[in-house]
Amino acid sequence: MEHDIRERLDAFIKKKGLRKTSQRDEIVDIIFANDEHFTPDELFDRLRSAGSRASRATVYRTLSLLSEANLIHEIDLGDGQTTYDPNFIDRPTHNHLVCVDCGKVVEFEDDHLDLLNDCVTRRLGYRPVSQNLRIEAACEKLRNTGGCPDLLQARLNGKRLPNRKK
Amino acid sequence: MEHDIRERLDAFIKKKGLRKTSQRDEIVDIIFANDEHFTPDELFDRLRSAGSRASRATVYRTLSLLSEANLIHEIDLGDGQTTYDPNFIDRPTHNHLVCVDCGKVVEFEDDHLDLLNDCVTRRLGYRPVSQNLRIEAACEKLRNTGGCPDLLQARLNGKRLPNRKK
DNA sequence: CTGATTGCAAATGCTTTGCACGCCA
DNA sequence: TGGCGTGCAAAGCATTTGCAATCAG
Repeated sequence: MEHDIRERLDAFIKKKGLRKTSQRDEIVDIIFANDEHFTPDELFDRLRSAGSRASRATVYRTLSLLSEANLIHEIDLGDGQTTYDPNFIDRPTHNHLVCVDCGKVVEFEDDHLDLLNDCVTRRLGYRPVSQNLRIEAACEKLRNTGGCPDLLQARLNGKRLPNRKK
Repeated sequence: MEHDIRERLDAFIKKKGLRKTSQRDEIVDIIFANDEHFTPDELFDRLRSAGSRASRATVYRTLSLLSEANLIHEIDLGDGQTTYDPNFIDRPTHNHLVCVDCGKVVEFEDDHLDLLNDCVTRRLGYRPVSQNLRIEAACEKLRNTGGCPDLLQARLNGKRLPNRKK
């Protein structure tokens, strides 16, 4: 799988007349080492931890490149940060639900939703290109316990919560 | 209607122990003078044109206030700008479709979509709070003419188009 | 009076860019 | 060798904030 991604990147690079570099490889490897969303800054930290010397500028430039190549997607989690999602290769139409209390992100797919979006778009006289749905919601347990179970954990991690201002 | 909005603002201000000011009134008046989306900067320009002396800082502070009061909503049009929408009072669950060619924004409502979002959310074990859907699409005419009919107009207006980098 | 609000300018935070050097093809 | 890619530091931009003055209740 990761191998497949390297191939896709190489193909894109070749098609555009660009060049293969160690920084680009390192960045792709780190991104797809797991399926976590990330901000440019978080990615930069992961790179440093992994021993890569790639600069912030290169991180930003490479993220643009990978977006263009459709290997990652920019997503809007409502927290004012540019966040990237590496999971669109496996699930091209997935959406995101964000817990309003702890900021936990749940990915989900729904064929009915995809179909309905398609219909709505056509009815408006347009041809669908892409859809971006973010649901903000509170977990059921909140009603009983008065707090999202992941809330404390989120605070410890210093996560930015939705609805909080930049 | 506009009168109604002033009342809502006053109620919110009273409830929070805040104060009524001429700047806040001016800003609300300009925002709801039409139903257009706007960025903080565009709003600032409109204020200046209308003779208001409110500062940028006050514009930002008031936009936060109005968001909190639910009189306007921040929306994501995919162009990296913070955009505000004054139309959620009339249509609390509307969504946005953005033309990928000219950036034209179409607002639409769909009960099926709302219902489905609600179902999906509950199935995941959450209680719905809000939904944010943006559809990117190309108008049908594009296939024939090779260009969105509003494209030229958009370029003339210096609009930022979706997919274009900040 | 008292504290909320404003305007200004400085500070912030994220992202992009200019440039000289280095490296891939 | 040509020119794309990189790192660095500086520049850009949108937004926030500290502070003293002002104003509403």
